[in-house]
Amino acid sequence: MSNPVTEKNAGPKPRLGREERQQHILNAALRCVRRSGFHGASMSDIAAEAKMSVGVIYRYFANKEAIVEAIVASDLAEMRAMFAEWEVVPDEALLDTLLDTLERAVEHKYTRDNAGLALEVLAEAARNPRVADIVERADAQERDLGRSLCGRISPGRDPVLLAARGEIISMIFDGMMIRAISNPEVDRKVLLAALRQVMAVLFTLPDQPVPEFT
Amino acid sequence: MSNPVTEKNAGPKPRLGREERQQHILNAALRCVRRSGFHGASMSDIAAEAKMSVGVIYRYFANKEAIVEAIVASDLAEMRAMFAEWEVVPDEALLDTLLDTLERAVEHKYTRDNAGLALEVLAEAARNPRVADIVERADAQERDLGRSLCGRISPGRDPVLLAARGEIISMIFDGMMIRAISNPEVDRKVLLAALRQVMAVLFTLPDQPVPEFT
Amino acid sequence: MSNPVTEKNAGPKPRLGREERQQHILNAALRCVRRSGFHGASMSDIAAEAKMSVGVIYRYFANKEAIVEAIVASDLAEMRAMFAEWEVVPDEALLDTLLDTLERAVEHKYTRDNAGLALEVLAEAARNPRVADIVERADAQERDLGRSLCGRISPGRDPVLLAARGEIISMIFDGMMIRAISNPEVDRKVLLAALRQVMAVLFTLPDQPVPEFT
Amino acid sequence: MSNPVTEKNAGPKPRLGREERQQHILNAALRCVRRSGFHGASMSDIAAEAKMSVGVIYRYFANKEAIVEAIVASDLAEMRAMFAEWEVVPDEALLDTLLDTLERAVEHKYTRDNAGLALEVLAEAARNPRVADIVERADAQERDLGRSLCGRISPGRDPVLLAARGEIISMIFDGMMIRAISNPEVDRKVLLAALRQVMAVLFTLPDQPVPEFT
DNA sequence: AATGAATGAGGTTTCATTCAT
DNA sequence: CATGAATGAAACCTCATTCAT
Repeated sequence: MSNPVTEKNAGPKPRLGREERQQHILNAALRCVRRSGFHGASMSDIAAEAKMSVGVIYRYFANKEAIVEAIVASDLAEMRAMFAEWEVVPDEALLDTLLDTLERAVEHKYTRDNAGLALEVLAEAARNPRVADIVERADAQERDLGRSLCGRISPGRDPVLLAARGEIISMIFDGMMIRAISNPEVDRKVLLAALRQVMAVLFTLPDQPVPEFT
Repeated sequence: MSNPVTEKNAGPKPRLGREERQQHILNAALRCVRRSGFHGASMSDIAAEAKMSVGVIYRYFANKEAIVEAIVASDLAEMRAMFAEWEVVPDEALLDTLLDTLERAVEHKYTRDNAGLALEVLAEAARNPRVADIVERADAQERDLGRSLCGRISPGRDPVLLAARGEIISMIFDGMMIRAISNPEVDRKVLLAALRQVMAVLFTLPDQPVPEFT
Repeated sequence: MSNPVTEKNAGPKPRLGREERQQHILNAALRCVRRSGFHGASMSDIAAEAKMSVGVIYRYFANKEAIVEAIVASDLAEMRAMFAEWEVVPDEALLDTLLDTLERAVEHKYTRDNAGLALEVLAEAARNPRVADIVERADAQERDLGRSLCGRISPGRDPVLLAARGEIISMIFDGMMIRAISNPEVDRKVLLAALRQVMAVLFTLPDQPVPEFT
Repeated sequence: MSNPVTEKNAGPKPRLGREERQQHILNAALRCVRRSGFHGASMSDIAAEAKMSVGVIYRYFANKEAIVEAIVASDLAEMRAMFAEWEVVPDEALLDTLLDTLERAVEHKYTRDNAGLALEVLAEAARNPRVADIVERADAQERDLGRSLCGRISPGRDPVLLAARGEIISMIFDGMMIRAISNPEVDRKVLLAALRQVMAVLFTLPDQPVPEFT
């Protein structure tokens, strides 16, 4: 019943390890912040959501800033998780899988609370160097994953141009969150179809820019 | 020189007109918001930045919300100004002009201060219905302008698909601001070239999605 | 056209004398205070109501406290004015006149704004000695008028008992204002009839308390 | 002695119960309000008077309005308590008891602090609808009690006229508080005697208004 | 003399953080 | 170790009063 490894003696109840506890708090905080934003989510809210006392949260996080940073990191990790799924898809199914994933992406990014949280994180990153650092590192990781993915889809192409193409694809995915705020009533069905077409083109466009547009 | 007829009493000294004063406060507020975000910028901060007392700000803005809304509106107006320039470009030069404009767009959106403010505005819009309203209205106007522009570039196409295509183009432009935060060190030269190519394709892609991706 | 007595030279426009000006401000203040109470009526409100600038008010009243005191005095003066009217009524018509006046009194005291103002004055008097002094002096004057009135209605009665009877009549009139707040929906027609009967009795009750109630 | 079953965690120390704490704050607020009125009593004043920090008050009352309402309610409850005592008095002793109660009433209402607070409450009720509601409800209850009392003293009389008579009696009692402020030096001995006589008459006056005054 | 823009203290309220139990 | 009551700084906003024009 108890965990004999972490438990030295018959001490009462570190029922959950430190990590689990942190994660539990983080999840509660994440729900609060998604609901009300960083400033709207008070420590009391988070404590209530986690069904804990305020005080105990301070045993796991130095202060609210630390929670914010953890949320930022975890929100970004969520994105990376998607990439990870693709690692196991066989090469020939990759393009199709990726296009199918578009639907999930649209659904996720067009959810107001998700977009709101991400934008809040990014706005914070624009002025808080520590948050900026977290965001930039996470994005660098995502780009690495993206590069290896692109290498599998169409090998042997100019990595510089591929990186640029990747940036543009990222713009589209990131831009969705802004569109979700600016134009929430858009017809997602039609949008999805158009996105499928455009994405397919972006992945198959020849390396060399067509001469007349350079 | 004074007009004793229309001048009822000893007209005092609005040394600066009401508009100038409002603008002065708005500029101060803008600097504060860029520095600390909407929530981080306190009325005292703004007053100090404007070298005024707190109270006087309330003679020019009903409350902080009004300042926020004014900042939001002014930031969005800046965007729309760009579209307006295009209205006077002759039809045949339009596509080229548009592609050339990409350079200015990239320069503008990849400026951290601009991107940061815009993201702050959008994050606020995600939680604050009144700000959301302003943002949505502004975007609706931009879409109208975009539609008329597209109609001039390639007339007679399915308006529904055109709208979807426009959304994707908006994603790219909006997404730039997020990329500016997530990956500020990107090589803008290469990026610009790639964007030119992709944009050209987006504007010339046939209406009907390529069959195999539908 | 101009008043050569108060006007030393051809100075421009003390259109109204100091007293008139004070009165004008006081009337405006009275309206504001009746509407919103002492704390609810700001100096700006009063200035706007008087169609004057804030600054000029301070030439006629040292501060808001002074206006409050003037209002208190003027509100009490209004009461005394009613008594003054009765001075000219012939003796034999006095009782009837008095009873008829009941209707006006009920109407006035059951007007919420009037009652509210008076109660605010009295509450203020309960803790502000200067206001208390004004109120007590005014009441002393009213009692004097009342005494002389009673002497005319039923002469030759014990002045001590008469004073007590007068106090009770005052309680009824003053109490109306409290009833106006506590039970504003009362049927005033029926109430008036009952008041008439009771007042008549109060004025005609024999001096000596009926033995069994002493 | 502690119950480890119902006691989930290390139950901390509410050294004073929630009720006691609320009462403590209420008492402090009461002293402040008596001293400076509802508007004059600031939350800081109350906190200082209660020897607490400002913040803690908000754990016991939602806002200042709630404190005001609690004071109002408690002041009115005190009044109603008097009526309740009479419920147990046997019918035949009722009139005498009531007349004897006059002495206590005079003593209570002529105490400046009591009168001041009641007037403050009423003045507030004149402007603040929620306070007005509390006051009106309390008065409605008092009238109910009064009605049943009157029914016991003199049964079978016209309830409409009885209500009107009751209003007048209320005016006298309520009016005392105003007299306490306007004429605090009155001879209470003589006043009490006169009140006894008048009250007795009011309770025994025939239903039909005397013809000549109708 | 009159104006009304400016001041800034002070009001109510919130909330991150601490600490006695 | 957990608790959550207490703290108090700081946020937004109002308004009596002053004073340059």
